Amino acid sequence: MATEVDTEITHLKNQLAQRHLKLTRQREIVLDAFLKNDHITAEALYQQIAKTNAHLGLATIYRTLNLLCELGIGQERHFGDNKTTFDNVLHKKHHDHLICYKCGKIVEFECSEIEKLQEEMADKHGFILQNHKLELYGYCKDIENCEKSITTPTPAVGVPTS
Amino acid sequence: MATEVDTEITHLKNQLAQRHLKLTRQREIVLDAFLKNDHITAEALYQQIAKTNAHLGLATIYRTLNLLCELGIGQERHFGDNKTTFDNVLHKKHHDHLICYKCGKIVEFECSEIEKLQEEMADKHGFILQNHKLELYGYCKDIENCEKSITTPTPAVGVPTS
DNA sequence: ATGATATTGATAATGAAAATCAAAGTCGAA
DNA sequence: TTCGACTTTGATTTTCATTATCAATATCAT
Repeated sequence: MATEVDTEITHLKNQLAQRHLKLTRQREIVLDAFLKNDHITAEALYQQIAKTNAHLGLATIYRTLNLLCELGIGQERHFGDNKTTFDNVLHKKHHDHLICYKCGKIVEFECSEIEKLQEEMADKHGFILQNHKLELYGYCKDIENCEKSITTPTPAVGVPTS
Repeated sequence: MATEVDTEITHLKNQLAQRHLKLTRQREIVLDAFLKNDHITAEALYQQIAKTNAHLGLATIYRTLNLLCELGIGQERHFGDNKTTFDNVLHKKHHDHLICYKCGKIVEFECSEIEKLQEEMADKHGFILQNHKLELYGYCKDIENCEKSITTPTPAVGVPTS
């Protein structure tokens, strides 16, 4: 069954082999859990994995997440709070984020036109584009379902007092 | 003379007054130094200010930079390394960044078409757009002037071993 | 000028992420 | 399959950027 994950495992295995690194049980577990979560922190992944696989060290989580980033499977994000979140970028196409300052909601979107313009800008400035991060910050129009702050709201940047 | 800075000081003063905050000598000094630098870290700003104004505490730098962000004068950035950099966004129009993985060079650019598409995307997803961050990562085409790594290179995300 | 309130500075505290290192696991070659 | 060189893990400590603390000081509306 788990074809999705198997594909990733194979990919990971190949990537590791290329670099003379080893496929360990821990790396499989972390990859598996990582693929099931979006914008997750190392600590949160640690907690989650701990439920079924006791004693997979936090250090290993950090190491593996960094490894996944180096292999192009994951990407680091900083959404205003002080914790780094990790995001799967391999099988989901380049996707960008909308973040609500008030309730912390994160919506993903894609825009091929923007992607295209990014390529143009990189080219124009003498860069070979490999990757990008686009984050749009603002507020939900639907105030009803927003008001209740989920997380500590990021201080509104560039927003006049009103 | 220093009209540029004076304008900012006035702006800052107004913003502070609105919030019942006070315009202190330290805040003026930090604002002044901040406006003369791009992508600067709190620590670097501290060092720089120390040359002419001894004993302006590091904590004050942090506090003031965070304040400037809240007032919409500055914006935090995370360019791969572990230090937060601060960026002036008030009088320079929204500008985005190209970052070279190898040499760490940062180039600023503007693209009104992208900005426009961003507005559209936000609107489409029920967001009122306030702000954005766009970072393009890649490599300099001009390898000659790139090779020498200035800073610790960020591990290449999403780049296959080649 | 005064006093209520905000700010500073020096330092300690916090906490996310990285470093350490002995013990254990992985995997290619024999 | 076994061996052994090499990598990884886990538990912990360490690092260090950023924040909190709090007494002393500065600001500003009145």
